[in-house]
Amino acid sequence: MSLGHLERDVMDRLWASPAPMTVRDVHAALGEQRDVAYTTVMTVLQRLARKGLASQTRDGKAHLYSASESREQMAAELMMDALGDVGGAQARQAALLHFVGRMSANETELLKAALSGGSSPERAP
Amino acid sequence: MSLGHLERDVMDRLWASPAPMTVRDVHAALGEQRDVAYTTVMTVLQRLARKGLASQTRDGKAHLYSASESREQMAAELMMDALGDVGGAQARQAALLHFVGRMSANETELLKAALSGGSSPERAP
DNA sequence: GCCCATCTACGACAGAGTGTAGTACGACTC
DNA sequence: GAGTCGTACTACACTCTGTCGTAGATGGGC
Repeated sequence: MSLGHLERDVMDRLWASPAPMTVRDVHAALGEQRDVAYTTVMTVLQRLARKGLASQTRDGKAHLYSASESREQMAAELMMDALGDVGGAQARQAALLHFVGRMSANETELLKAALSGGSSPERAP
Repeated sequence: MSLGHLERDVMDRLWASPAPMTVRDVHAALGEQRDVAYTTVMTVLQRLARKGLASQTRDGKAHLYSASESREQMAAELMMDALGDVGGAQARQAALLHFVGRMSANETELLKAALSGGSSPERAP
């Protein structure tokens, strides 16, 4: 699931907000950097909802949008997708070797900590 | 860098072949499952080369195509891209936690082995 | 009750990417 | 010289994305 620039920007706003947002909220938040029409934001939010990336709930007259998954969950999903495209176990091992080979020492430490089952993802910020 | 279905199929043939392939080779290999025109395969190979996913070298009259990167390298790159889109260190940690949380026990073992620096990716199959 | 502001629904259009292929043209074979 | 093989160039339909405009519903204030 690849996102366009505007779609990505909109998802960033949804992820950044602790509470669900109306179209107006997102439009206002985007307005600080982008100059897009209200209806454009609405269309993008509807498309994101149709893709399952955002959830849409009715709140009286307006719709409230929020990200269906956290940014971290979505990243993990994309990572699994990339890994899943590789063939068998040996190829996966090779892909993982390349993966850790590209990571910085810092990230390697983070990964080791994750593997040792330190904290559950749910409690991570 | 997202691939279409046919592009993906063509890359699969390139990855599966130990030697560089001509358009005819790829066309023949695809022909077992897909019925596409020779020129279609040529166009796709040219596009893959333009994207940097395949390398094109002249061999007399014909062109030889091969994958620029192994499937495993490309997967690792995509994984790093997904991880890179996440913000700071804490978010990366959270994403990695989600990532290992989704992996099977088998894959977790593979990843641990990769982290302990067993073998280098270059020597992996 | 009526009007205005606010929302959503639906449609539209351009530009890029992808799948698909035809035609034209050079080079090699016989 | 004609057929074969290969590339280059071009084209067209479809989908996705960015971008809105217009029309219709709805609720609040006068």
